[in-house]
This record gives sequence, structure tokens and C-alpha cells, in this order.
Amino acid sequence: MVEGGCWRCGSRVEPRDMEQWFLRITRYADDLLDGIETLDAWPDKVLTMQRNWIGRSEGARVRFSVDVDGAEPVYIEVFTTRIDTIFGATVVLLAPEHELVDRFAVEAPDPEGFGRRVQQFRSQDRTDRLTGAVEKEGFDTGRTAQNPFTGEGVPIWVANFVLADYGTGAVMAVPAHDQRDFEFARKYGLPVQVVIQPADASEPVDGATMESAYAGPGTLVHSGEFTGRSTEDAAAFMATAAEARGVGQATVQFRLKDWGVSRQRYWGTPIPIIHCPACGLQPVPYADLPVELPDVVEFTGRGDSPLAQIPEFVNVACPSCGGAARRETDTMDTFFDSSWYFYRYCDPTNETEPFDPERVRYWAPVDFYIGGVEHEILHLIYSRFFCRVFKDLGRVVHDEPFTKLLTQGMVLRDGAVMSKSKGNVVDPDKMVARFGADALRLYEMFVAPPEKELEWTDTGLEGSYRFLNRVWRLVTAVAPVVAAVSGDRGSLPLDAGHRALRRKTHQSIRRVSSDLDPRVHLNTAVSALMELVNDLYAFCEQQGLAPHGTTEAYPADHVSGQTAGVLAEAVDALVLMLSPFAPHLCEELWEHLGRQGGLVTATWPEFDPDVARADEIVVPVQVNGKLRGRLTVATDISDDALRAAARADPSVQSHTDGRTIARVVVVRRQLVNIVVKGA
RNA sequence: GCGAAAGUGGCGGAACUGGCAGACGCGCCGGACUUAGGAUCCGGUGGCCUCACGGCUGUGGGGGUUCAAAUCCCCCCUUUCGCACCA
Repeated sequence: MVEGGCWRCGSRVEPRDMEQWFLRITRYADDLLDGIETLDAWPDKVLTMQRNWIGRSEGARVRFSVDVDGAEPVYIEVFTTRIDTIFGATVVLLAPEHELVDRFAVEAPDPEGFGRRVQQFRSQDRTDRLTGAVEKEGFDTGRTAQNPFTGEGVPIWVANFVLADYGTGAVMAVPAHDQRDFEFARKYGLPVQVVIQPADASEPVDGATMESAYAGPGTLVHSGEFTGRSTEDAAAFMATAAEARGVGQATVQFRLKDWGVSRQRYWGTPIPIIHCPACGLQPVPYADLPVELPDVVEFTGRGDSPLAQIPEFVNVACPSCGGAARRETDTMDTFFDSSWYFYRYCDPTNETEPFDPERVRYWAPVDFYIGGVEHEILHLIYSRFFCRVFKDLGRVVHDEPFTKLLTQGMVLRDGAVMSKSKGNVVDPDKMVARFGADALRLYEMFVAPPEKELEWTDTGLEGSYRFLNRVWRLVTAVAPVVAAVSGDRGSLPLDAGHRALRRKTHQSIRRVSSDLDPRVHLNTAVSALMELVNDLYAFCEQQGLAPHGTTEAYPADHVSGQTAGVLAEAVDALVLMLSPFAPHLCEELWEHLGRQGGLVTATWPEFDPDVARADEIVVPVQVNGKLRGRLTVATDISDDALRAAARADPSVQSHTDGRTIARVVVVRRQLVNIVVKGA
């Protein structure tokens, strides 16, 4: 919406009251909140957001009786988390939408003026009111209510900052102990009654002179029989007292609202309800489910649902009395479908029910769920809700639908989220046509860690394309050699160059495997594969196999058994490990290599720790923490031998000569640091 | 305002448990091959000083802990994300 109109066509957008269908997700609010504690393989960020979204707050509801003429008593119920401050409640504030406001307007001496002021608040932009962009304002209704604890009358005001749809839409204002109420009271000259004194204050808080509200803990004062209690235990005690007196009770309030699923559009699941003039609302019988969308539809832009214009769809017999009835024409929010599709995936051809519980018991919960960051709250909370509903229905046995979660970042271009409305999209079809789906996929995996947003660059994609070409040339060139190798490899004695390639191969397998699982660092997995390819090119050059950049295959009979063996091992592993990133290309290469059965039947390569281990290691030597030399030593060198070698190194000695060696730190097989003193 | 995460070359990013900062890629520079190259291959590439060997410096800024800090602690700055009058 832009300036009260549709952002695309400019049509006027207006609020209307409508009949809507809701799912009672609030019934699961506590359970959804508690379940968060068990989601230890979800990002903390998502858990925090869900906690905020559910927004549990403990407090109390308290009834203030309104002074009215007439027999029926009228109450204003407020929600407060600080019932301990109720003796300082000097005003009751109503949201402009509160139901009593209209009655007060009618009974007011100047109904028109009253109504105008209410209307002014109500017409303030909703978002502005919610975010506090508009100034906090209010006016006195001229009515009073009784504070049930003090028994004193307090004025009732209407205030634009009171939220109509949270709690009861009415609050008690305690200016001395709530900053918003304080500012409001000072602005309109309302009384500030201190009822909490901080325990450690050198000067007591004074309502006449204080410059901001005191919201901290302390001791109750001016609070009748509760005076002297600490704020910690007063809340529960006073809530109990309120209940005993019949004026309130402790309660838990949630920010989470019931889920409004009604949509007046065609593309959605029909809500399976039938309106019968005689029997009322009737659910569509189980045997008639699911209600399917009619094929014939006209989009008129009239404002009601397109379904409402199709008599064959709307007119049905009541399942209860058989009389003429009307089918509900609202469809459901598409989030409804995405909340349980993963269960349907376990049993996609089932014609009689949504899914077979046995199948879902076998497959679910989802081990590892990857989705966009934009679904961190709604989709994931709805799915968790469905999981609970299904569990209560006996259809699933697990508590949470997704064991491990990764939320992937969005694609940015020129620093902004890529979207049609911003006009900065890159057409994936064009990219695929030019570079292939594999290059595009590889680029997206390589350029950034998956949970981060991805900054699009054309040159980056070209780089991935180049890499795939490089792989293609290499593998097709060595294919005849490799295809001839099968079974036992590398049992022949190897020289240093061959051993180095084998080592690189096994190190790469180790790295790529752990980068995929459990680390899910896809970008570093790709870079490990790039390193392997670089080494393979160097190896081929070293072996004099062929000029680079040609597409000519190497003649198999000119290659030694050792060379063919290590090459086969490296290239097989390369193609297998690259296949999740570039599946089409690798499938084809696999065939070139003469491997049978396709990649789906191949097993992931395994590394041999002994082969992956280096013959020699390079150990840096520092003097006072600064790098002064490197030692190439045997892998199994002892700390003492390493220490001696470090001290004997000429370039190290030039920094230690004439100084006293205070200490030598040896980190096994990793580093030596010589600490010296003196000039 | 509250909360969380993050700040590393020209750019995207790497550095797993405190142990050689800058892997890998992009870009750029040089070379080879070539009629040609916007193809391919090889080499170089944080900054400063130096012909060179080498030295100094460097992970947002400032302090601290440590033999050793991008990494841990404190303060500050910036950015991003979330929440945002929830009584």
C-alpha cells in the first residue's frame, strides 16, 4: 500500500468489517514457547524472534467500576504487569476503539465534539500509532472509575497510544512508575502518586519533583495494607487479593494473535464450511474433502471473492438437513498449505487422507530444513503449530517438525534485496541460458556462506562458469586414462609427486565432507574443490601429460600405472564431490569416466587419514611473537627436537644473538615461539 | 529506545579449539600461446620502506589479558537484522 492506495495500480484501499475465519493458534502459545527450548539446532536468532513474536507476559486483569446512571454496573477491565503499583493508578486510559468510548460519546454533554476527537485518533495512521510516530495525546471523557484497591475515583481518558488489540484495550496509568504514563500525566497535569520507593535510594522519590518515572524494584508505600512489601512478592500477593475480592485475577497475556486465514481470492484452499440457513455453520463432511477449486473462474476485480460468482460452487445442499445452503467462498492463506506440505511429501499420492501416519512416523521429523530468512517467524511458527495439532489428533508422534534449521540469506543487488518492485532483478532464465544451471547453482553456493545474504555480481557467475569449464577440460582429457583404471589403486610404490596428489585428494575429501556436514559451509567446500582442480592441473603439467587448454584426450598407453591410479582416485572423488553443486555436468563426466549406474548409485568417497597426513610439516618459528623463520621437519618430530631446531635456525639466531632466551613455547607440530629479553 | 549479530585487501569472502592473517574466487598487473583475444595456460597482487636480502606495519577505534589475539575481556564508533507505546 502506498498513500492509501494499491502500490501497483493505485486503486483506493479502504478498511471494511468482514466475517473472517481464524485458527486458534493462541491455544498453543505456551506450548510453542516451551518448545523453543528444545530446538537446539535452530539459530538463536530465530528462537529469539519467535519468543518475541509469541510475547508472553505475566500480569493481572483488574476491574475498575465505572460511575454510571442505571442499574447495570459497568466495568473497565485493564491488563497490567504491575499490579503492585495499583495504588498509584491515578487515571484509566482507553484505546480509541474501546467499546465504552462510543457509549461515553453518546452520553457526553457535547457528543459531537467528543466524537470528533475520537475520530481524529482512530483515523491516525495505524502503523504510525503502533510505532509511536504520532505524539501521545488524550482527552478526558469526563467520567470516572473506581480504583478497586484505593476505592478512590480516577478520571477516565481516551489515549491514542493505548493499543486496542492487546490485552483489554484499556490500561491503568501509574505516572510515578511508568515512563509513558509519567509523560502523559505531566503533559496534562494529572496527579503523580509515588507508591514504590527504591530500597537503596539516598533520597526518596517525590512525585512533585521527579523527572522521570521510577520503574525499578523497591518497597511499597502509600499502598494500604500492602505497604512495606517488596515489589518482588507484592505482585502475586495483590493478584490473589484482587481475586478474593472479585475484582480481578492473575493472568498471562500473549502478543500472539489467532491466525486469520480468510482470503477473498481464488488461489487458495477453499475453507470447507457450508452456511445453512436452518442449521447454521456446517463443516463439509469428511468424505467430500478436499473441496477443490472450480476450473472456470472469472476475475472481475469487483472486490468479492471470484468463487462467490460461481453458482455451481456456491450452491450446495446442507450436509445436515439437505436443504439449500451456501458454500463458504473465502479461501485460506497460502501459509496454511506450506505449514504441512512436508508431511504430504511423505505420502504424496494418498487419495483418502492427507497422509498416512505410519509413513510420516518413518520419515518425519525433517532432519535438516533450509528456508529463506523471510520465513523465520510466520512459516516456521505455523508449521510448529500444525505439528502440535497433528500430534493432538494422533497423526504424528514427534514434538517439533524440523530438527535442524538453516535460514538462507536473500539475494542482493547493488546493496538492495532483489525484487520485482525494486526493478533490480536478474533473470535466472537468461543466466541459465548463457552459463547453465550448474554454473548458477555453483555460484550461489560459492560466493557467500548460505545463511548470509548474497551480493549478486555478473563477474562472479562468470568465474564459476570458468571453473566448470576448467573441470570439464581436465576430466575429459584424462578420461581415457582414468576409465582404464578400476579396482585396486595406489598399491604401486609412489614417488613424491604422486604421493602429494593422493594426499591432496584425501585432504580434500576430508574437508569437503565436513564442510557439507555438519558445518554446512558450502562456500569453503567449493573452494576446496577448486584447490584440488588447481593441483590436478599442476600434476598433469608435471607429468608432461598434455598441453593445457586443449581438449585432446591423453593416450592411455603412455601413462604409467601409478599416474593413472592416483589420477583416477582424484578425478573420481572430484566428480563425486562436485556433483551436489553441479549435478548435470558431473553426471555427464561420470559417464565419460566409464563409471556405471549414474551418480545416484555411487557412494560418497571416504578419506584415509594415513594418506591425508603430510610427510613433512612446515613449522613457523617466532621470536617474541614475530615470524622469523620456517622449519620443514618430519611430522612426528618431538617437541625437544623442534625446540632445538628452532634455536639453531640461522634466521632465528640473527634475532636472538646477544639476547637472553627467557622461554621457548612449543605448540606441538604447529609453532615455536622464542621469548627473548635484552637489547 | 531495547535486543541480537557483524565490522578482515579494490570486491565477495577464508582462518574449525587463542598459534604463519588474507585460503578460494572476482578484479587488476605481467608473461606464454596466438593472425587475433573479451579464449586458454603460467606467474604476481594488503600497505609502507628497500635494487635486493630483508624490515616495519596491518583484521572499525581505544584499552586490557596472554609467550601469542581477527579470535577472549572492557569502553567507544559504524552497519545490518529483529522487536518497538505490548502497559
